[in-house]
Amino acid sequence: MHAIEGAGARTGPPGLRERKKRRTRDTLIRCALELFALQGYERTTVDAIAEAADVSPRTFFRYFAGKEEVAFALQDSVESSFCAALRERPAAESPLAALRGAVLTSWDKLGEDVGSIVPLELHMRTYRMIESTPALLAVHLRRLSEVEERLAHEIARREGLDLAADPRPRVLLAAFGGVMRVTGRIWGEQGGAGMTELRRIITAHLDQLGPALAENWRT
Amino acid sequence: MHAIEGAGARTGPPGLRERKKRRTRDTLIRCALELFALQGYERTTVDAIAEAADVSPRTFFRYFAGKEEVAFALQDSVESSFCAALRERPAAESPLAALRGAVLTSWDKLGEDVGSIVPLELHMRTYRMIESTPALLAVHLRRLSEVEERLAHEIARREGLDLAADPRPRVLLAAFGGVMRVTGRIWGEQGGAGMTELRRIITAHLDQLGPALAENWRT
DNA sequence: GAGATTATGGCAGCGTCTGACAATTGACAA
DNA sequence: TTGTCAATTGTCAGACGCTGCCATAATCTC
Repeated sequence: MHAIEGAGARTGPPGLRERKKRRTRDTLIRCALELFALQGYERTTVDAIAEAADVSPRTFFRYFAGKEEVAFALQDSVESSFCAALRERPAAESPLAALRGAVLTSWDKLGEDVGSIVPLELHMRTYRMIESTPALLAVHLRRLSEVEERLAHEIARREGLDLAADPRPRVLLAAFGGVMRVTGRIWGEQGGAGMTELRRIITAHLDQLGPALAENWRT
Repeated sequence: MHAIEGAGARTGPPGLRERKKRRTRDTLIRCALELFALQGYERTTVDAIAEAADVSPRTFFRYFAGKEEVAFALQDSVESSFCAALRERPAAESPLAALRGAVLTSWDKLGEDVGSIVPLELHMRTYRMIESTPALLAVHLRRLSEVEERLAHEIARREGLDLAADPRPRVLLAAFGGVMRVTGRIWGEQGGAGMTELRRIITAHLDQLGPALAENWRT
């Protein structure tokens, strides 16, 4: 099998081979993100990343499908933790309230998954880099739309609805995802703001979802 | 100047050179879209497009910044016609109603701009190709977010608001754009449906925007 | 028609990414 | 310990996207 594989259920000690692979992968991620932050995404070649991680360029492509993928390696953790947080929301909450709660709590536990591989500050720098690099922003938006689809399924499940018949879950996630995108963009634009500021922007924008759809804005 | 240039105000007869450039550009677009439809986007090389259009590969890149750009050449017309339609909506309409009206009317006048370069059926095939090709879908979403930003400015202007202070225009466009995306995806998935079906999906989903944000979905 | 502009073609080269093959390394059993 | 098998890795060659540079050919201006 290849370098990426799901950890089987009956794995006692990971074994030397597994540990080495994991270490190589983490090293590649760290070297890549550091180089990206240092000299930008486009001006960092795969050869440079491979050299910094002390592997051949060919090996890089055995761990990541492309240069883009390594930039999003940590976003994977963030997204799956968001999905997990939604599943754990109490069933009594309304769909929108559940989403709102999930995003706020998942931000809190973010440091645990990410911090073990890369300093948190570097991760946030990477996020701003994604937002400001056209090629990466495009991929980011596509990934977000995939997350939206997963979340729409979860909302439909919570409410006992059929996604094919009822458009509300997808419409809700379209609106919610849109707010998340705008939030991320505004947050990224204002330099090195921290988590607290991000929570403030998110809640403020979510609160405006209803008013924005109202007929008359002059009240 | 390069091949692409804004038509100056005082151009009487376009001149042979201008006509030739326009023809080359249209030919490149037509050849590219036909090849894309025939054998897919990724398996169509720039060399093949250039050969079909009877120009050198080097010339192709003088008309388009990349292979992606030619795939979106016609989307440009669609988007700008949408923006123009919004500007022409009566000021009395609510923001959401104006957006809804603009998208519906701009679909109607779509055939005029596009049809002169490429058969409308090919254009719709191209749209479905964009939706189903990951690399193109990513770029498509980024372009949509740029359109959203332009439309948010227009809405803010209509309502006499300051975009930096009032988040409602961006929130509205985030929700509206999200619905447009979901609509396009669903429409693309169900094969060769026509314009009528597309209008039906759009209006049905827009009507669900309010209900989707409601507290209780079981009514 | 002469000269200035501009589009085009050809070429060399960089960077991303892939397939094929050989060499190395870890896993496991005799 | 040693031999065997499988997995990981490095090397090489090459396709493809894209760009800079310069010479050529077409068009425009006078």
